[in-house]
Amino acid sequence: MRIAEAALRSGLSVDTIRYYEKSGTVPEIRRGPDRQRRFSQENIDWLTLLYWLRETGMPMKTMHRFASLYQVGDSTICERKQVLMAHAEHLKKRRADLDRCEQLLAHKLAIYKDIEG
Amino acid sequence: MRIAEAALRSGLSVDTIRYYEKSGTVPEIRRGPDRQRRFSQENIDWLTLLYWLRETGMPMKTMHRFASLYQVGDSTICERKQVLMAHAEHLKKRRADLDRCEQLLAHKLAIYKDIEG
DNA sequence: GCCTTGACCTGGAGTTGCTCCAGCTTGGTA
DNA sequence: TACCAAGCTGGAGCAACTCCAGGTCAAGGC
Repeated sequence: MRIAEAALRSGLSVDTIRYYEKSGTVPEIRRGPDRQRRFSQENIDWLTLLYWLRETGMPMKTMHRFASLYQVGDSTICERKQVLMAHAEHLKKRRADLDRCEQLLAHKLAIYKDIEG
Repeated sequence: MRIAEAALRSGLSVDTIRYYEKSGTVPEIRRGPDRQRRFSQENIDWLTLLYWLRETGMPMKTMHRFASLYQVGDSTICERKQVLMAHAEHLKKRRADLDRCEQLLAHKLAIYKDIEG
């Protein structure tokens, strides 16, 4: 699979995929005889995970660390688990933020209603 | 009130407050005879709103537009309402993203459990 | 056989939204 | 009067993309 399809499937843009590869956040993307990238299903799964981690606020540094651990092998599973669990905690915080903002918006909108009469 | 306290109350950093003022995203912050900023309660409310809008992903451009509308006066309330309602919609999308990511994390963590035995 | 087209490549500049820093002013305390 | 904390400005630095110029390569049309 080529980069255009990889982008469609993972949710990332073509440029972002190249950027992630360059910065070492994606393990081993093979190249064809034409020097162009060929994505395996494993690559797509990885990129998709990165997409969601990034979308929900994980910093590049952490993603990079996670990728390094992945490349070492099974001996790092415990550490990787900790990274993901920490991110799950982070999601809770984000959800609370959304709740808080939603309340604030409802409050503001109610005020506007009063002014308009 | 001075900038340090304004930062504490709004959630923004001192630098970010200055940055927002410079880029025209905060209406009229008064200055004392020492040329230092003095924040009114209205300022704090505004900065707090900005904090939550930004925290939940509203781009600077939109916040800036919202600020411009605010400075025109009550005649723009309808438009401002639309900005906030659009953002409320955006919050729903974010919540769906969090759900999706949470599922993915749960799935990955389950796989790790299997590997570890 | 040559030309065009389209997908991909690289290196590097540009953008957004902060964040940090040097060097200066000012008001309050010892 | 000397010093210190808190604030000021302009500008550099940074994260995470995003866009662009200029080039390669394979396939299809004439």
